[in-house]
Amino acid sequence: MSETRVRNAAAEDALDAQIGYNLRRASALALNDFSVEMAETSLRPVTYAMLALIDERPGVRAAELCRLLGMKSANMAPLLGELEERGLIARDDHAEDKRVQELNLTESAKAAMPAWRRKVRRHEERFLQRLSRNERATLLRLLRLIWVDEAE
Amino acid sequence: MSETRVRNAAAEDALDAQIGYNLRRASALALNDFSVEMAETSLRPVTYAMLALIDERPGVRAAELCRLLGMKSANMAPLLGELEERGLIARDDHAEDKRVQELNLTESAKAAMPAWRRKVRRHEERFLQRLSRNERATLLRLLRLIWVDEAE
DNA sequence: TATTGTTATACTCTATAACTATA
DNA sequence: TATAGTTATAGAGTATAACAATA
Repeated sequence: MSETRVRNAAAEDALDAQIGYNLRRASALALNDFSVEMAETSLRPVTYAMLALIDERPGVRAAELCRLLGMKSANMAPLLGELEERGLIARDDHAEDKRVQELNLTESAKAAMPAWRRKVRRHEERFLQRLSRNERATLLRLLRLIWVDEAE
Repeated sequence: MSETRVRNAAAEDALDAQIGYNLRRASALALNDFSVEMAETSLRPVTYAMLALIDERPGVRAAELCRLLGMKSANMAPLLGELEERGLIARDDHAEDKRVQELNLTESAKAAMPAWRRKVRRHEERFLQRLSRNERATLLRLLRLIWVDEAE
């Protein structure tokens, strides 16, 4: 059996050589590490992402948040309810279009956000410790080539 | 406001600059594309990964398969049952240790595997179309730096 | 005592469909 | 008709705990 074959599969077809599989494993590890670092905040990756984006785009519409995060509004609704109940966001009525909700962080969430961002930075530092600064920049660029829509 | 800031967050802390977030988005896109390509085979990423590894390591123990795929045996058990019912794998008794199951592909699965691997290659080709050959190799290396245990 | 494998169960994420209100 | 948002529900992935059989 040649070196270019992994048992029964050509090396290029081996599971370990598949980028999709390695994306899933790396993502699972990152998810896990995130929940360890953020446990005390009761924020999950999705809820943190929502807060971070609302922080970066005050007044963003719920539908726009769905689009930006690649979520269905049916799945977003209960999460917005959760964040509102916890006093982290406000759903404000749009002036002209009564269908629209404008999302904003509460003062309490605004105050907490810098510390949460620092925690996330520590989490990234930990699960990326084997990558150099340059490698991290490269990885970021390549990941965005995969999923970011060219049209945007 | 300086160019180095994304609204309220320093650029390095912006959601879009987080590798964990981008891993999750890229992985979700890959998952989605996988299920489109593999729909007619009724194989999901997990079940395909199990078959591919059993193909690459005939006779692998169930516990070893769990370890290699990062799964809990409690979650593996029903999937092995599914694959056995579909006539794709056999769970053979170990000669010396009666607790152990040795996993093998059936003849029918062995015959189908090359076509399934080709379909997965097409899927990878599609969701990675914006990455060059070199970039794909780099991405693979960086992803494995994140999740593959140094001890192995 | 530890390991292999199973069952039961709960939680999160995601997908679809049906719905209300508004444009 | 189309869009914004909600509710209900089902499927898949993953986590823990309790268990039986074997080492």
